[in-house]
Amino acid sequence: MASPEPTRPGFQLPLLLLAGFRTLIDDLHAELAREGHPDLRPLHGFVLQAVGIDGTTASELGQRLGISKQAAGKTVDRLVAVGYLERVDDPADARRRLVRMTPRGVDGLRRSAEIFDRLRERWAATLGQDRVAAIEDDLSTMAATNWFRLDMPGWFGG
Amino acid sequence: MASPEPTRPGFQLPLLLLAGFRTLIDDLHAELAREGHPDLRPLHGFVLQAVGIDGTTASELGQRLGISKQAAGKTVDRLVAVGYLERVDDPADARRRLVRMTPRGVDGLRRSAEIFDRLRERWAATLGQDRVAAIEDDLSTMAATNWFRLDMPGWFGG
DNA sequence: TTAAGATAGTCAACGTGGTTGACGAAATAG
DNA sequence: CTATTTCGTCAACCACGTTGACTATCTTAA
Repeated sequence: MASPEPTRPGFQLPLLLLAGFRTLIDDLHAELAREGHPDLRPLHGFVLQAVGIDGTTASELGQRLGISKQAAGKTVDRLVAVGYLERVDDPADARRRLVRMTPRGVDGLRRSAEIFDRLRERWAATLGQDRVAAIEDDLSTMAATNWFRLDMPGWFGG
Repeated sequence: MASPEPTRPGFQLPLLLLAGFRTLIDDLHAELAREGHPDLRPLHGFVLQAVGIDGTTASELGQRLGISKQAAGKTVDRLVAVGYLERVDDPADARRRLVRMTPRGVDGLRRSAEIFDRLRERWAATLGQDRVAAIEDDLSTMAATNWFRLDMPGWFGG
């Protein structure tokens, strides 16, 4: 049974995974822009997710995202500038500055989650629930390690 | 049949696609480094692919990659510096400077293609040929548009 | 043929995201 | 009380992207 169907060239698979990711993210941000969040960049949603409802610190954020605390701090600066995050002093530890979402940040994150759910439904409507679930299962199997590394620009370029 | 299995939250799908992409690219470059190409960055392989065996110009490269001609020119500069590309004058048009791969560039690209094929085989060995093909088919369906846009850092950040 | 327009490449300035190294201030451990 | 660790920040740097401006060259059309 020597390759009954001619196998696709291997380089297509990463390109397709990237294209899929990009399509979802582009669709997300097109919808977010429509819903009042035109400033949110692809990276920002992930940062908000990593900050979480409870807030965090720049150092911890860096660890969660897989980047340095300095890089995390700069990213927080930008999100503060556009009104999605704020810094507050930690009364219990004068070194720390808590990073937490503003109401606008919470709104953006909530909408992102809703939109992602709708986009997944759209995929399921075209491909079928089972096929989408299969993609998720298979990718979980093959890519379990890289679950939440967000140093995209530096990693890809670098 | 109202959702027989509880549907996964939609935000996981893009994360898994990204993790799959990243896993393949990381594995590729780990192997490339072993085979004598430790300088090649994730972006570079795609640039080499876009340059092709026949070579091209910075402007055309920019169009293929979905970035400006200036950005393409700068990327070419870096690939020239590490020995993967070279520039030659076009005898037929003094404005143009042909960009083409050096033998080292050709070697890197050839090895990349081979490694990607082996990685795909590895996925197929774990998931099954049909599942890998299904992923490719489904992503082709959903993400046909974003086939070869490589302005990753600028797109994701920016 | 010459003037006008389009195209190729480069330079400069800038923004975003990443890195490392150094440092002061504050908490913690001994 | 001192030594160490940790948190945040500053500074310098690199990779990659952008837009705008400019020269040189090719092409087109009056």
